[in-house]
Amino acid sequence: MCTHGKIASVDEQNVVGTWRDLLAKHAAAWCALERELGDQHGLGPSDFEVLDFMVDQGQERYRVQEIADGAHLSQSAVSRLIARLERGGLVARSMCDNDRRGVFVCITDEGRDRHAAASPTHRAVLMSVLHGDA
Amino acid sequence: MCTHGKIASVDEQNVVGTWRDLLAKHAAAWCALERELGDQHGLGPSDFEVLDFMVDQGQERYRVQEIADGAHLSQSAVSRLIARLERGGLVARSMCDNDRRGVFVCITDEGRDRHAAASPTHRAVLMSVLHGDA
DNA sequence: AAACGCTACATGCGCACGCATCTAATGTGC
DNA sequence: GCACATTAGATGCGTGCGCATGTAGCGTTT
Repeated sequence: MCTHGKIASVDEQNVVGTWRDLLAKHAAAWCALERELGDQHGLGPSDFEVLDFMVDQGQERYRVQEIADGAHLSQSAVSRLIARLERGGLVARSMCDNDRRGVFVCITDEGRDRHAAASPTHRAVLMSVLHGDA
Repeated sequence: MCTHGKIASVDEQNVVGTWRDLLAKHAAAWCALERELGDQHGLGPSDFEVLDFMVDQGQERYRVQEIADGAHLSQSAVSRLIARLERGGLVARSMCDNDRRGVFVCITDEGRDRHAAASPTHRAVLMSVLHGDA
């Protein structure tokens, strides 16, 4: 019914449903990633996300804000996250000489290794979680 | 290439892409909801989610665990969230006499009003965020 | 070059969350 | 009825996050 008039209202209905579905999947997957990545590789989902972003982009160095945009995190969150990863030896911070305010972040070999090790787990979890639906 | 052999590997590729997309949408929408619902109605996304769940289900009373499942939150998170909402007069907790461990949670009229007021904002935000893509 | 604003990152702070645990109440076996 | 496991919800605790702010370096204007 109601095919006359604004069809947009139908969309409005569906957007909420879409959102609910998105929320459910996100919660399930995030929670599962937290568990599996944490237990098996000592990484949080955000940690992996940042490492994955760096590997995926293939650059040598990244600015903090670049990572923040890529990983859907605030600048401050990335600042601390990078500090944590650096403490764990997975990334390294280095000053850039032309702009001494800035910081270049690079993955270390150990970081690449950890990412490579965690990546199959990541895919497996997503496969199992995002395929139990319609 | 590689159409022979396991086709499942193609899926594995896409799952990660799907997940990235889901993450991006989730982050954008969640962040926008946080801002709009917070500023305009004094509600966090989780607050709204819980109220929305209660209104949507149409029951009189809810157990805490029921809400936790419906809102993708831990039991402890819901316990505190309900306490906050109760302080704000949006829900009420009442003992159930047959099982004195349990707690029944009900929305108040004020809670329904706030939900009704926030609901258009909620839909509007989702409309604008979840429609800026392919 | 001194003063001003701007930018990049770090940090203080408060908050919501999950995990583990606590408390109280309900069963269950004897 | 009395121990014991179980369940519902509250709470201690640690953590990661965003917002606001701090700090240091850059750029511009004069």
